[in-house]
Amino acid sequence: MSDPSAPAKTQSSQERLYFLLQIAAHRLKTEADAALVKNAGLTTTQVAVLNLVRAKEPDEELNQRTLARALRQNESAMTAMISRLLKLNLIARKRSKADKRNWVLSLTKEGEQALHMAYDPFREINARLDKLLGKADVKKLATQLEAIATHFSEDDGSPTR
Amino acid sequence: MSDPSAPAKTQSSQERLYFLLQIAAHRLKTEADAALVKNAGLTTTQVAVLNLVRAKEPDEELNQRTLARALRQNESAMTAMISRLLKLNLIARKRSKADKRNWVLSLTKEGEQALHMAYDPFREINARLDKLLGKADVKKLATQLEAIATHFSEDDGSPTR
DNA sequence: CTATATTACTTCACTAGTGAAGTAATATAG
DNA sequence: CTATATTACTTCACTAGTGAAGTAATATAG
Repeated sequence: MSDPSAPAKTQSSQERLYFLLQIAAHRLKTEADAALVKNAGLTTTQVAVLNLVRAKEPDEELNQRTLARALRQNESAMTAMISRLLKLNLIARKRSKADKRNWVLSLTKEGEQALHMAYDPFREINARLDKLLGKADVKKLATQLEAIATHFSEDDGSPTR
Repeated sequence: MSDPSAPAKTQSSQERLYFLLQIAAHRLKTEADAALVKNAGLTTTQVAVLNLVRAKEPDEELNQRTLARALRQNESAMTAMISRLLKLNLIARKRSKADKRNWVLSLTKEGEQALHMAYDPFREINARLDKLLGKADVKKLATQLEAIATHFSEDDGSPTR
């Protein structure tokens, strides 16, 4: 107020992309969650986890830390998430023989079934996005979002490993 | 497994854009929150709310419902958010004279100050996004995200009002 | 081999959201 | 004007995340 050149409106537009991304992600998540809970009794976050567990090689020992990294989350988030999935009987886990600190995760039959019922709602959401933005733009958008996720992570493209 | 034509990989890529958007939004939020809490003692969500309260016309009576709609959130989220901001003394509210159901929200001096300290971290994040994607792409991305937020809202472009 | 560091996971206090059900205050219909 | 509907907000139980601090199990250094 004391500075007549204060770029109040410019400032807000400077912050726009960030908030736009948050709001878009939030709305999409809320709508997808509602559809998914109705159709498959799952949330989108649970689907993300189940998908990763399902995607592993049969002999692969998938543990919580790997999962947390794939989802760019803290390990404590996995402790909570997995405990909810265990309670819902969608996932099973046993201690690794090779390293007793690791939990080895796998899908239960119920988990597999629930995941199957989740495909249709996701396809519908994706169809809406395709229609809204166009196939080409969706592809580009995917690349850009991937770049953002990588750039804004600690364990990103760092030369570790 | 029983269907040899089952498009397992296609399916995941069908779901990709959704998860990519969630992960990108989440990483960006986590990084921005950490920087902001350190510099201004605020979270990005709190900044979003304070910004809207600040942006109102001086004589405008901004209430929680309007705020909730602008952020595409449930009103109960505002009840919780506002009560945290009140406790932090960043915001003040009084009952509207015109309609005793409404709370009239305004920034405190502390709120104004905290908001100011939040500008730099946001500018930095935005600069990183600009550099990563390029100015032109950022602009297009903003338009696309806005379209997504509008499309995936109940009170979107409906002919009400 | 031992002391020490690292890894995989957990617990805790906290923020931030949803949706259903409820309470006053105001608007609207007959 | 009254009964009824709507509006603005609240409360509750729940999901989903963070980051700090802690505990075993394993790896590594001297």
